[in-house]
Amino acid sequence: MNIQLTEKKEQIFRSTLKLIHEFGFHGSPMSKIAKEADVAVGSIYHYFPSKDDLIIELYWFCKESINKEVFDKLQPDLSYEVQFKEIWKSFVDYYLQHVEFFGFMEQFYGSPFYEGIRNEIFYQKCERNKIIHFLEEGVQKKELKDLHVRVLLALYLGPAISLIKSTLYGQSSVDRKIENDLVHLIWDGVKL
Amino acid sequence: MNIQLTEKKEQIFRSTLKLIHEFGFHGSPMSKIAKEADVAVGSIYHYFPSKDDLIIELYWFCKESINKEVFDKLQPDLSYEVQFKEIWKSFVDYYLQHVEFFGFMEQFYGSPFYEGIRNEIFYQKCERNKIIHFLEEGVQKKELKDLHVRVLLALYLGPAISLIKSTLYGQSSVDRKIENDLVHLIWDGVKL
Amino acid sequence: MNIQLTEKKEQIFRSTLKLIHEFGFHGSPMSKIAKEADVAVGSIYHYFPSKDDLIIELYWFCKESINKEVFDKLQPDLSYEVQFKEIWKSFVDYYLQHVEFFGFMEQFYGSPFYEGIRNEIFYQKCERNKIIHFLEEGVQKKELKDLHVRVLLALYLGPAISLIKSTLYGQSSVDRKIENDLVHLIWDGVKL
Amino acid sequence: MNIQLTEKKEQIFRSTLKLIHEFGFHGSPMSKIAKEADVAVGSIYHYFPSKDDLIIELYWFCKESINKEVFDKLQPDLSYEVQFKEIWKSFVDYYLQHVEFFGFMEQFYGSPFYEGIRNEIFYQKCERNKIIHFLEEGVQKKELKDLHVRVLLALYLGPAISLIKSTLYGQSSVDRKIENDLVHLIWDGVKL
DNA sequence: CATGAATGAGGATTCATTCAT
DNA sequence: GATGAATGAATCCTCATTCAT
Repeated sequence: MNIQLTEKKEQIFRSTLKLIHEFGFHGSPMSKIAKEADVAVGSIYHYFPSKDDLIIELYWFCKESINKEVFDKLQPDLSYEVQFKEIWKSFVDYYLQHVEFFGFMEQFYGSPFYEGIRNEIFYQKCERNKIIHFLEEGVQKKELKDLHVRVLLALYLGPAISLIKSTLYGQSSVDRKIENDLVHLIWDGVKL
Repeated sequence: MNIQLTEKKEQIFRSTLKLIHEFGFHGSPMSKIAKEADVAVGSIYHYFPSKDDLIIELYWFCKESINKEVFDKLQPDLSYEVQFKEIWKSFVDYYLQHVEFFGFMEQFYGSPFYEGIRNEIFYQKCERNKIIHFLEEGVQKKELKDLHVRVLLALYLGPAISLIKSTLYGQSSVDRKIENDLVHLIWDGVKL
Repeated sequence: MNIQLTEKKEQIFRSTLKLIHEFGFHGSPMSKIAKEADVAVGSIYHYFPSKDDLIIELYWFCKESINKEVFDKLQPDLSYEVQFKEIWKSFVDYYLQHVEFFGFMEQFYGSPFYEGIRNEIFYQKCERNKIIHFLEEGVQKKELKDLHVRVLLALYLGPAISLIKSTLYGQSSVDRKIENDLVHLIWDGVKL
Repeated sequence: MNIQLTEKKEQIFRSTLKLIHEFGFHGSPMSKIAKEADVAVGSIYHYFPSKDDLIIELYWFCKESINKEVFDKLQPDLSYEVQFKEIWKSFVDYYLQHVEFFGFMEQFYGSPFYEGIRNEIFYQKCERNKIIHFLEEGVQKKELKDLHVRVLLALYLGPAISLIKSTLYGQSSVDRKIENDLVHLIWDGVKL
C-alpha cells in the first residue's frame, strides 16, 4: 500500500476501474482495458506482472485513495462527536462521488481475489483499520459505549454501505437530509 | 419468482451456488458445475437457456428461499418489537447458516447480471420488499420513528450485512451476544 | 430408389426439405426437424438410422419425385421435337414450383454426402439417366447431331439450371416467354 | 470486393478453400482450418471477426480471382466472336484448374451465407456482371440476337457450369474437343 | 519503453444419438 | 411405436500472456 504512480499506471487503473464497474471482471479483458487506456496490451504487462496483480494493486490503490480522502482532511482538534460524523460523511460522499470505486470494491470482496490478500489487510493502515482504531479510541475516551468493536463497526459502516448501495443501485439520488438523519441516529445509538 | 423445481434443477442450483461461492463467477465454468452436480453439461442447457439465465434464476431461487425462512415461521400475534428482532435474527442466522447463499448474492449484486433485473425486483414479493413493508407498517403503527424508509432500511439491514460479512470473511465465529447487542441498539435507535 | 413412404416418413422429409432449403445443412438440427415435423426426435431415429441416412434417403425421394413428374405424363406418341421441349419445360417448371427441392439438391451436390453415393447414381433409373438415354436415342434416330453425350447434356440441362437459379436467387419471376425462347434456341442448336 | 491480402490472410483463404471443397462447410471446423494453414486458431480471429465473415470474404476473394483471370488477359482488339469464345474458355479452364474454387462457390450459392450478400453482388464489378455487360454489348453491336439477357446468360454460362460439373463430379477428364464443340454450338445459337 | 500479432488452453454452447419409460 | 430427457464429444470463440520488432 504505497503504489508508485506513473502517469501510464494511473491511466490503466482508471480504465480498469471504469470497465469493471460497468462490465464486471468477466467483460473486462486486457484488450479492452488497453484500448480504453489508450495503450498497447503489452504495455500493461510492463507495469503489472499479470491481470490478477493489476486487480490486486488496483485494490490497494482504491484503499489508499479513500483513506486519504477520509482522514487527511480531518481536523484533529474537533470534538470526537464531530469527527465521528465527519468521517462517516466523508466515507459516504467519497463513494457517491466515485461510483466506479465502490462498484469495483464490492465485486472485489465477493471474488476469490480477496481471499489471497485477506490476511494482509489487517496489517495495513487502510481506512478500515483506521476506523477500527478510531472507534476503539472512542471507547477508551468514554465517548462510546463499551461494545465489541464488531458491533460498533457494523453499526458505523453497515448503514453507510447500505445507503450507498441504495443510492447507486436503486435510482434514488443523493440526499443530504437522509445522510444527516442516519449519522445522528447512529451516534445516538453508540454514544455513551 | 416462483421457480418450478425439478430434482435435477435443484441439484444444479446447489452446485452452482457452491462453486460460485468458492471460486467466483469466473472460476465456475459450466463443465465444473456439471461435474459437481453430477450431470452432463448438455443437461444444464436442457433446463436453462444459458449460463446467464442459470445465474439469474438462481438469484430468484435464493430470494425465495430466504423469504420463506424469514417470514414463514414468523408468529403474527407477537408484539412489533419482538417481530422486529425476530426477523432481523432470522435474516442474519439464515445467511450465517447458508454461507454460499450470501457469497453468491454479494457477487450477484456487484455484477452486471443485476443490472438486467434491477427493475423487476421492485415488483416482486421478495424479502427486501416485505421488510420495507414491515418497516412502513411500524411507522404507521407509531412503533417506529417517522423516518424515510431508506434510513430505516439502512439502519435495519446495513449492520446485519456488515455483521455477516465480518463473520464470514474475517474468520470470527458466530456470536449470539454480539447479535443481540446489535439488534437492541438498532431497535433503540429507531423505536418511537 | 423406391422409398417406402409412411405418412410420418413423408412428414419428416417435407420438414427436412423446408429447413435445409431455408437454413442449410448446418442450421437444420434434428431437434428442429422434429419440431417442424411435429414428431419426437426419437421417432426420426425409428425411421432413419442416422441424420446422414435421412439426408441421403431424402435425396432419392427428390429424384424419384421429379422423375415421376417429368416422364410419367409424357406422351410417347408425340414427335421427338415436341417431347424434347416438353421434358425440358417439365423439368424447369417442376423445380420452379418446388423451390425447396431445388435448394436441397444444389446443396446436396456440393456436399460430401454426394461423394458417398456418386457411383450408385449411374446405375439408378433416375431422371438424369433417363434424360441421357433420351438424348442418345435422339442421336440414333438422327433427330440430334452426333455429339458427345456430355455436350448434349450440358446444352440441354445447363441453361435450364441457370434459368432456375436466376429465377430463384435473383428476384426475377417466372417468365413463360423466356422459357420458350430458351428451349427453341437449344433445340435449334442440337437438332440435326 | 477489394480484399487487402496479407500473407497470413491468403494462407488462411487457401486452407479454407481446400477443406471446404473436400469436406464441406460442416467438416471444416476452425481448428482444422488453422492446422491446415499452420496458424493458431486465435490468429484466424485476428483477421476475421467470425467464421461467417471468413467465408464471405473468401467468396469475394474467389470472385476477384476469376474476374482477373477471365478479363485481364483479354485482347480488346479481337473480333467479338473470338472474344466471346475466349471468355467462355477462360471461364471453364479457370475452374477446371482451380477445383477448390468451383467446389466452394457451388456450396456457397446453395447456402444461407449467400442470402446475406445477394443484393450486394449486383453492384459489384464481378465477372458475372462483366459478362452480362459483354452480352448486352453484343446485342447492341448487332453481333448477338436481340434476346433477353437472362436467356443469353443461361445459354452462355449454363452449359459451361454443367460441363465443369460433369468433369469434376463425374470422373471424366478435361476434353478440349468437347469444350470447342460446346462454344461453337452456343455461338451458333446466339449469334445474329 | 512501446507495440500488437501470434498463441492455444479453456469456456460457452450445440447437436447427433441413446434409452428408459 | 412414440417420447423427450440425458449425454458428452465437438464446435466456435475468447482472452491472458508472450515476444519479435
